[in-house]
Amino acid sequence: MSVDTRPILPGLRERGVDVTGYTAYGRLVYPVTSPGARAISTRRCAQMTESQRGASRRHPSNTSTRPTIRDIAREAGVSVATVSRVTHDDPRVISETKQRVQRAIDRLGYRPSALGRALSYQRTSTLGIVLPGLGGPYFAQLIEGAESVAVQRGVVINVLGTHLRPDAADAVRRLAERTDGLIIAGGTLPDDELAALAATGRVIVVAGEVEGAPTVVTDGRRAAAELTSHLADVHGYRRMRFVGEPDGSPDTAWRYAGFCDALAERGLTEAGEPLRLGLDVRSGAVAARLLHDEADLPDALVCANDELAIGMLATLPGLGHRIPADVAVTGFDDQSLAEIASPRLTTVFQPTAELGARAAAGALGDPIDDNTILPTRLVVRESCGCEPEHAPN
Amino acid sequence: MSVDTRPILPGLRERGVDVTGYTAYGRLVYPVTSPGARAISTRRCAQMTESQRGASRRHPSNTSTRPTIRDIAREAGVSVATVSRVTHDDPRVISETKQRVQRAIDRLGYRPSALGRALSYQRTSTLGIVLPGLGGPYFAQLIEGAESVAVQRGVVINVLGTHLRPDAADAVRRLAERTDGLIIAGGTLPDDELAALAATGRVIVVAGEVEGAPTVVTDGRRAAAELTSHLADVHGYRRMRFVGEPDGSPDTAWRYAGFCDALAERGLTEAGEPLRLGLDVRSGAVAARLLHDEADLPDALVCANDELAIGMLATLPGLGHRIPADVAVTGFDDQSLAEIASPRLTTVFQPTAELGARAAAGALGDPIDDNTILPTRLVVRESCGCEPEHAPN
DNA sequence: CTGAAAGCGCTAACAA
DNA sequence: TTGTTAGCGCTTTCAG
Repeated sequence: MSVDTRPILPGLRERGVDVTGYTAYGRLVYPVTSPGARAISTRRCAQMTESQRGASRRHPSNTSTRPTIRDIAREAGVSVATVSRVTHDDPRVISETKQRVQRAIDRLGYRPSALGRALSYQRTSTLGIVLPGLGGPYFAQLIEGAESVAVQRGVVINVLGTHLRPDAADAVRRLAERTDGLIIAGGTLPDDELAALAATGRVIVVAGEVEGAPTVVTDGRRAAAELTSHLADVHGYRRMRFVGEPDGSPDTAWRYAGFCDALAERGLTEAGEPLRLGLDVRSGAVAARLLHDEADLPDALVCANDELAIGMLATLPGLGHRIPADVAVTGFDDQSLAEIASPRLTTVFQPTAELGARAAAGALGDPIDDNTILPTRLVVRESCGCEPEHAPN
Repeated sequence: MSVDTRPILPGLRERGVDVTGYTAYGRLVYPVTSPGARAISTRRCAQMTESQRGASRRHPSNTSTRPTIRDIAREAGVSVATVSRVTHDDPRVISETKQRVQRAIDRLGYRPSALGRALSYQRTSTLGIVLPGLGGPYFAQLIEGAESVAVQRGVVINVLGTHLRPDAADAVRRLAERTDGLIIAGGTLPDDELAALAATGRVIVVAGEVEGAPTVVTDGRRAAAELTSHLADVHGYRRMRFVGEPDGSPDTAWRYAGFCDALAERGLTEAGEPLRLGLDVRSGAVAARLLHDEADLPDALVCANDELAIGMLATLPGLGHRIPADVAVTGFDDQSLAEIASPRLTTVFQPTAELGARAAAGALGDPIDDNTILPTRLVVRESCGCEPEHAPN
């Protein structure tokens, strides 16, 4: 029961890598190959005396192999074909034998191997989802939407976060092999890799674009322009700045483009370069500190998503800047948090789960348009400077 | 290019379910079976005239079947065994034939089927991770840690979020079937299901406990007690409240227990019931509003994790409560965000990625103790009321 | 109504 | 050095 302090993760901290930190969208946080990595377990092994080996403290590896269809057949005194029929509720098998087989199944605790089935069916009943990272509500919702259609089809979902993997493209290819369809989020793979993959099979791209595969998106550009227009026309803000990395993902690129559109339309210029950071709460907080240090806050900050905006809400006030009195802040996506934080967040609603659901249906073989565009909606609340509609706070 | 507004997600919104909202830890957000679910695609199909069917706008389903080892063998004029040897870099095959085979492989774009291999090897080279939800940095880090050892072993990771699935236990069983090992987070499965699964094979439980499987944890109870003691002894807070659902996960339960320990030790009582909410930023914001409405803030809020604390930071100031002047707030986990938000968060460091790495190694067959306890560390910053050590802000 | 057998893609003895 | 063949667990004709 003593506390174990020996790290198995190869000295990330020592190398200046922030092990604690999580980057939702962009950076790689661990080394590809590390010679020291296996060391601990082998060393630990070597240290053990023969008597300790396999002793009580070590957990026994369960070697009991699962029963196969043949075991059941033998046990029930029937052929494997009959067992297979029983597991498929085939009406042809007479109820007497069915009973017998079922009992054998229960007794031995048999469950058909997914692997065997997949090989035979030539279908894995698995849907792959490729995302940049796994943090944050946006991707969680996307997955949720996909799950909702997957469960109905008896399909399981495999999620792959590419930014957790140095060998992203290869990992995706391997995933593709194990799945019947693939949903790939924009910004996960280089364009050429994406295109190659798209050509290869049943893939749907969400929040991105590619030649050769259907896409499911929202018109972030238009929406961002609308949002920015509100800031300019209703509130008269002139000095606005974008928070997010336009080169990081198509979604962010579109939103930035819309932001620029609205400015240009009014002869305005950006109050500064985009704050090129990730898409997580942390990046919002970092941006807030950066801005604070610059000591020249713009009128309004247009964040690439709600999480960035939340990061600002959790940082700017503590630094002495009131929102929206000193600086307006807007988000994007309308996560449920947006209407709960204070001030409530002005943002753009986007049917994220629906994106996932559509993509899933398409990836699973439903007919789907080459380019599905889902609607967005400007959601004006208080963080832009508008009055609370009613209600206390 | 017209915007498509027909929902495929079965009228969640209409039924009062918040489609936008994401619950990281606890609630189920979509229906199990919904009769209307398939409707849209079939309807859409039916609406189409014969001429539209398969027309330009619809994406062609790629039917080109991948080449198998036999195709390569034929193409190269060798046996499948030789092809297999080439794909395994078997030194026995003479370089001349190797070349020939390799050319065939390249020409046909052959990649060995993971399925076929798995069946033959009796090993899937896949590690399963079962988590409650996929949002938030904590789980992302856990996965990251696991990935770091997985990549080194050429193993892919399969993540399953149980709270996205109504049929959690079954989904886990299915996952177990497709993987060589399983990491299961505490709070994902009912105890009995967990125990049953633990008995079945190679599973490691992280941040939880179970009879029959090794666990990897931190001593959250001790850490929480230490944190709470700091609040009481250094700052003299008397009225403290816990934010989090102790029944939601073992981790939270431990932390709550430690909180209570420290109070009891000093003859203090809780300033109120725990605020039983989820573990995400949103829940923190909700808690903040709840507290604000109660109009009687405690001295200090001990949050079950950093995300809850961040939710408070993003809400309380806007509601007129200064942190820590009016109320102290502490987190747990020491996500990187904690030292960036303002005020900087007092919290407890926990080697989350390391937890994942250890668990992964164990699940993949490395010898592992029945109970691995990783160290934590109290991280005192400003949100508890301590002075900033140095540095501006 | 049930069984035998071929086959899904691959690996690994065992032979040659 | 290469080929033949028997599985791995399951499904599915085709006979009976």
